[in-house]
Amino acid sequence: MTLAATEQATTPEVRTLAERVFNQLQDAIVRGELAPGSKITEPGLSRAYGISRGPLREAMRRLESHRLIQRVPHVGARVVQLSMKELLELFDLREALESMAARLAAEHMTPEEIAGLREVLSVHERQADLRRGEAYYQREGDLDFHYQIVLGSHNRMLMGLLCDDLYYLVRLYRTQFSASGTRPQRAFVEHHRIVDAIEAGDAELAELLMRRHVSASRANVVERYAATLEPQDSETSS
Amino acid sequence: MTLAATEQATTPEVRTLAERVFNQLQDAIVRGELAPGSKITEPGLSRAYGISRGPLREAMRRLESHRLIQRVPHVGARVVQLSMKELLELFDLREALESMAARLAAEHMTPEEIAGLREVLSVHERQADLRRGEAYYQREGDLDFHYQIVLGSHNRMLMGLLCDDLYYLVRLYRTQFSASGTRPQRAFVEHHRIVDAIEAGDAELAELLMRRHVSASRANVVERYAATLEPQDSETSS
DNA sequence: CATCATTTAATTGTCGACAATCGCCATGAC
DNA sequence: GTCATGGCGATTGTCGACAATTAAATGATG
Repeated sequence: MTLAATEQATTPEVRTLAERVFNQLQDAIVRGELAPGSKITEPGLSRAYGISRGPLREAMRRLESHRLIQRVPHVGARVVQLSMKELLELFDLREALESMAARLAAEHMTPEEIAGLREVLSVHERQADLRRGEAYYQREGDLDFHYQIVLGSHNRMLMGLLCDDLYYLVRLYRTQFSASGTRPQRAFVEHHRIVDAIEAGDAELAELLMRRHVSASRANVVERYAATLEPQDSETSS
Repeated sequence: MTLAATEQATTPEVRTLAERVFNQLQDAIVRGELAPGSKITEPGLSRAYGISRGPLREAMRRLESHRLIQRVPHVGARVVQLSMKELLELFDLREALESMAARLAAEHMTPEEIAGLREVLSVHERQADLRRGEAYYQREGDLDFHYQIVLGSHNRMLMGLLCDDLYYLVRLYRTQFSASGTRPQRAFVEHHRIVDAIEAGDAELAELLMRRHVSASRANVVERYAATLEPQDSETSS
């Protein structure tokens, strides 16, 4: 019952037990309730969630395919622990894929979808005003923004790759590296510029801006990481 | 035993039943022995392969994560059937990811790996000489070539995405669309040029050449598909 | 004759138990 | 004291059976 406390109505349409426990586990890992690198055992989770090992194994299988846990036959499973190297790899991948998504979005997005995108941005703005400092909502909104653009690409394969395989890891990284205070204002402006390019149908510009946007985000992470390693160089507070 | 006939020593290290039957099923799907779109049932496969439904479900779960089958809760699973739209999406994805792989390969590949790459090309050449017409080996070799470059990128995330998620579909497409006779000579030259760029450490050129290479392959597919749709334009015999 | 409700059969989801394998600890030999 | 070897506990892998859900078949009715 330690972990099962997070059982809420995650999604109204959860047809199967394995699906529900997968959502719960995914949430627990992303939120850091299951420590990175910690070993997870089937009987333990089975008791904790009050289900049999059958659906649990299926849920763990799904977690593994999303790269949230790593399994070794006959040995066990551990919660994934991202290294800085893998995090940067993740950014490189996002740079290639999301710039492609922005290009396709500029070509295929409908006016309604673009309006929805603007709505996301305005929600950002209000939250950024209200909770200046608390970066969590901002970052979640950031993810929503990128998510919407991927959907706007109308490329189902791309959507599957980014939304199913990569964004789980992106969310996980934010807890493991506690990437809180980031460059909100600048990212804000960049988001607006990207939407402008998409609305204008300028695919080439949208691609370029998104590539720069992700690249800048990556550079920011590198900078902050370097500052963490050498705290005598400058203040690491903010 | 109809399907179980393909049971060979796929990999010397198959620790578990689920893993073995996954390999067998994956092979059967890619080779077309399991028709695209056909419904596959757990008791049926369970009897066919002589195993229980437990490991079989795990194997099917893995097939689903690799997008080789599609499952619906409480309904069943079907072998995936690629549409032309999805195939083109797949090419767009490869264009973005493999060009990135080529750039990274030019930056990070070791002399030994480059030598291995040249070896792959020479094997191509011999096979192309021997079996002019039979495009199967050529195409498999083509896949090997791209595979090696992805490995040369030294980006584990990229390797996982391309090798685990996408190349299964690429192989599957070749059987579903029976993409036999292709442009071997031109692809050949392009392969050599790409390796030259990688060996010279010219990342930008390698990226560009790989992007063109995949794009040309995609265009070739589109052309052949259009010819299939309009048979009055030219003979469709071959 | 078409349409709809009901029954029925098959498949999927779930469960508990047994067997195989692995990691750990203690014991003993060198 | 260190290393090898054996046993022991725990965990994973596998199996067969039961319950829940779905899709089709059947029959009744307008």
